[in-house]
Amino acid sequence: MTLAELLRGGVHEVAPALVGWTLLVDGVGGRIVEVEAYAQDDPASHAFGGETVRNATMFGPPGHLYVYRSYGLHWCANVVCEQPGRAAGVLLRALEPTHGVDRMRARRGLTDVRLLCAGPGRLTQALALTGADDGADLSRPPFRLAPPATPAVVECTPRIGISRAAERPWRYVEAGSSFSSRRRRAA
DNA sequence: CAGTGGATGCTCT
DNA sequence: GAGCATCCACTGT
Repeated sequence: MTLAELLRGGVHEVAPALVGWTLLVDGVGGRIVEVEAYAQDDPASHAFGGETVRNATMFGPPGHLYVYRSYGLHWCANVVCEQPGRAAGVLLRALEPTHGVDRMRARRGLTDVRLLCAGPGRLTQALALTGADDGADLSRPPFRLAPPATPAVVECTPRIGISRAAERPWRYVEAGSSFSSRRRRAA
């Protein structure tokens, strides 16, 4: 499957299908193990109230990066999706580090690989993504999005850290991954 | 391990 | 002026 083929679907198809893909920025990154879908007519989405200066990228072409500042300190990155007539996106929440691990360690000031990209703010710090990357085209360098050899096994859970529409099960996690933002609960 | 609170800046009402 | 699509350090078990 190519990136263009992936992006042909709506956000609820793209989000689970994106799990298992490898995301690299300047040769640094890893396997996507956790994402969340933010849909049209979704009270939790930045695009819910219509287009503004901040969310303009979500109303642009699919396959671009929507980056915004979170809680004044962190950056969060989304893949813009095509929803019929409306803006939608997939929040990148966690990667399993595979490429440039030492560069990510240096950027994060950490040695534990499981914590390098385990959360949306951590992921952007490890990949050095900032507001300067808002609107960037993911199909062009320095970005690279490559599909997995075989599709990932994906679990579906409620989204994290939101107060509106929190019950919608639009968080997609690779089953059994130890690199997601929340450790698997003890059995 | 679980729970709490502070840092910090920008957007929208 | 409120409210965040968060993270980390710190507390008490």
